[in-house]
This record gives sequence, structure tokens and C-alpha cells, in this order.
Amino acid sequence: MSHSQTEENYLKAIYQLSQSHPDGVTTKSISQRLNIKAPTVSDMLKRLSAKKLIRHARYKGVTLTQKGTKVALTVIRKHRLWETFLVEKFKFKWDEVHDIAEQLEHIQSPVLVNRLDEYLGFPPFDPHGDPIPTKEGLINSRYEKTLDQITEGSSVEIVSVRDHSSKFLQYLESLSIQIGTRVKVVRRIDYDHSVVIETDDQMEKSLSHRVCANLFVK
Amino acid sequence: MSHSQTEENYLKAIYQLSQSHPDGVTTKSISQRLNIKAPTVSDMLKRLSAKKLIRHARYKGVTLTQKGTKVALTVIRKHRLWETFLVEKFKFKWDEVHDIAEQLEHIQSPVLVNRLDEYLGFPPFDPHGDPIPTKEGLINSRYEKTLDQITEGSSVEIVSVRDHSSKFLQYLESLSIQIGTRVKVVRRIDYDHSVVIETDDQMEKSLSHRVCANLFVK
DNA sequence: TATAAAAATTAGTATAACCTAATTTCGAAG
DNA sequence: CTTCGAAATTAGGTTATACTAATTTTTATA
Ligand SMILES: [Mn+2]
Ligand SMILES: [Mn+2]
Ligand SMILES: [Mn+2]
Ligand SMILES: [Mn+2]
Repeated sequence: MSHSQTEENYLKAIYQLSQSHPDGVTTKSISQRLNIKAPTVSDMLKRLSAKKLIRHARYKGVTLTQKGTKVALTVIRKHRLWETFLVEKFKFKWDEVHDIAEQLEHIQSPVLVNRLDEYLGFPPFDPHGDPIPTKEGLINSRYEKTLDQITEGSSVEIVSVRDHSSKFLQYLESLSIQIGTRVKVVRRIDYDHSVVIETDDQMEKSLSHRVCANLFVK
Repeated sequence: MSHSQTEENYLKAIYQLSQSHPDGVTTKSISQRLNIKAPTVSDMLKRLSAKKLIRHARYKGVTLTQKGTKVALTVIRKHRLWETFLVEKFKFKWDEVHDIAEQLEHIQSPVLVNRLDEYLGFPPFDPHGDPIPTKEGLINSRYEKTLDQITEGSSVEIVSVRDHSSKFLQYLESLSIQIGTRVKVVRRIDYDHSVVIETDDQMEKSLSHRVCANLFVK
């Protein structure tokens, strides 16, 4: 039994939303994430439930079943492997690959995915620093801390980004910030929660709270 | 304006059928090729016609417009480039790539296709010997002659296969026949139109008429 | 605790892409 | 030139996936 692209997109969205809401994902949040109206989501949840891919009690949040989780992780695995492929082999920028990977993640061929993985040398992370689930469905947990939570004076490394939009990624490039960049928190501004950082090149830069909250660090 | 995968499949089928029926492709032939019932095809032809992708006079055959031809050639280009990629880079056998390429041919991203083309070194032919349309939509015409039309004593080279099925391609492998193989027609058997050939390795092999009709030569 | 706002669901509709059954049109054979 | 079988189309139905409007349920607030 295979699943439609639409179903896969719902499962992936539910998986990702459940990372911050393990006790149940709301219809509204899925609706916003996928840009689909709530009644349509309600409908789909009924179908996914009938297929035993999610658990759903009416008017309550949803959680993925083991079966649903496996599908979601497979889709995420493919998305991140393809993104890595596009950057490593086809010389795309990290802000150009997401939309293409949104399509490639639905290609059905387990053997293709594994050849891709092998061709790339079994990469543990994608170009945005996100962990790539293994063939067995294992995924490293992501670092939880974001740059806005770091105390003054500490030095940290950027390990991944929360926002994958071109806009954000291009802005980071203009600041010379990428995955692996070390930054020192020079000052935290109380007024607007912005942060002044210093990068390797000794330059001081000011980052808004919004930007910092989208940068995972270790 | 983009087209659905379904529409692309129809356009590709019409293009390929029109190679042997330039004056118009029938509803029935499309129906058989795509394994879809004739009324469904009729329906779709109306929609493709409304989009100016085909010309269609009721109860007459269809032809592609320039616009439709362009879409078809783009899909074929992607199909053949991906097949080449899978064989060259991922070490798939030539009989394993068609079904995966049927999916990959629908990925929408002109820049991806051109990077793929570049990555492969702008190959003129796919693993089955079929010509790959260029970015500009140009396609080499295929050799017309098949092995069953060759006179006794002549020596020819296999340039492409008509049938892309695993069954057929695997049978060819078992005979050590591939694209580029030179064969000499030793004898033509009148009784069943089968042909006895001799390959580089001095071995004599008997090929049925059906097999010969699926082997293009030069 | 009563009520209002928000969230979720149900009801009813649309479109793409499929189907079967019925009808129309074409083209070949007599 | 009529007639009949094949091909094509129309009619009417289904499913997946969307939508808006109406209704129900939950939750938050007074
Ligand atoms: Mn992405
Ligand atoms: Mn990513
Ligand atoms: Mn093919
Ligand atoms: Mn091919």
C-alpha cells in the first residue's frame, strides 16, 4: 500500500508539528502549516485515521501511529537527502533547494533512496543542519537551544536553522553566517531582545530576536 | 502555467504515437498506450484542446500544437536524462530505470534539468539508445531500420531498442546484446522470419522476428 | 458558572481524473 | 448507397482533495 503525495505531506507536517507539541497536534496548526482550510484538514484526518496512520479523537489533537511515523520519517529522509544531493553535487545554494526537494521527496523507490544515501556517503545532516533519518528510521534529536537563549559572553556554534525560507537564508549569507559558524554573544539588548554578536572576522553584528530564535546552537 | 502529471503523460503518449502516425493519433491508441478507458481519454482531449496543447476535431485524430510538442519534448528530455543519470551515476541496470524515470520526469524545475544535463556531460543518447532532446527542444531523429529488415551477410550496429520492458532488456543481456553491439546477419529464416546472427564473440544466435523488430540498427 | 470567542466538525459544492452504459458517428463491405 | 461494426463521444456516477457556510464543541473569560 502506497500513499498519495497529499497524504505524505500531511503526515510530514504532523510529524514536524508534533516535535513541539508531543501531546497532540491541532487541526488549526496543520491548516496553517499546509495552507489548507481547516475543514479540508478535518476531512483528511478522518481518512488518515481510517488508514491507521494517525490517532484522532474528535475535537482533540492528533498523534502519529508507529506506521504514520515511519512514513513521515521516510519522507523527511528523502527530502533531506535530496537537498544534500542538490547542494553537494549540483552546486545549488542552500536557499535554492527546498522547493525542488518538496517534489523529489515523493518519488517512490526504496532502492533509489538508498543509492542516493550511498552516493552521498551517508551524510548525517542536510545543508540546513537538520539530521537525516537513517534507512532504519532513526533520527538524531536536534539541538534545542536557540541563539536568543544564550547568556552574554558565551561562545556557541550555529548547528541548524529553524526557518528554511530563501529570505532568511539569504539574509544569513549577507551576514556571513552559515552552519558551523562560531559566534560570541557580546550583548543582549533588553529593550527589544535583540542580540549583538561577534563572528570569527571580529565584526560586531546586531541580530533581531526573531533571527536569533531561528538559529539553533550548541 | 504548469501542467498536471496526468496531462504530461497524455502529451508524451500523443507525441510518441504521432511518430508512427503523423496525420493524427486516435483516441483508442492513446487509451491502449496509457491503459485508460476511451471515454476518459475523450474527456482529457477536450481539456487539452481547450488549453491549446492539441488540435482535435471531434471524431478525428489529434495532433500536438507547437505548445504541446514543447511540453512533450521537455518531459521526454527529463525522462531520458534521469535514466542516463541512474545508470551512469547510481549504477542501475538499463532494465531497472524506466519506472523510476516515469516519476522523475514530472519534477518541475528547469534549472534542475539543465544542471542534470551538465552533470552528465550533455549526453546525446539515453541508456536505451534513444536521443535526448536538447534544452532548445531539438531531437535527433531515430534510425528507422530494424534488424529484421537487414539483408543476409550485412553487418550492423545495434543503436537502440523499441521495447523498454525489463523482460526484453534482460533477455538481450542474456544474449550479450547491448547498445553498440555489432551483429552480422548470417541467415534469414523464411519459415518464421527469424534471423541467425553472429556477434563479436563468434557465437551464432537465433533471434525471433519479434525480437529483431524491436532492435534499431545502423 | 454563564457566556462568548475560538476551534473543530458537518453540510454542501467544485474540479480533476477515473469508470460503465448508452448513444452517435464514421468508414468499410456488400 | 445502405447497413453494420468499430471508434468516439455523451451521460451519469465515483473518489480524492479542495473550498465556503453553518453548526457543534471546547476553552477562556467575565
Ligand atoms: Mn527543506
Ligand atoms: Mn533542509
Ligand atoms: Mn524509459
Ligand atoms: Mn529510455
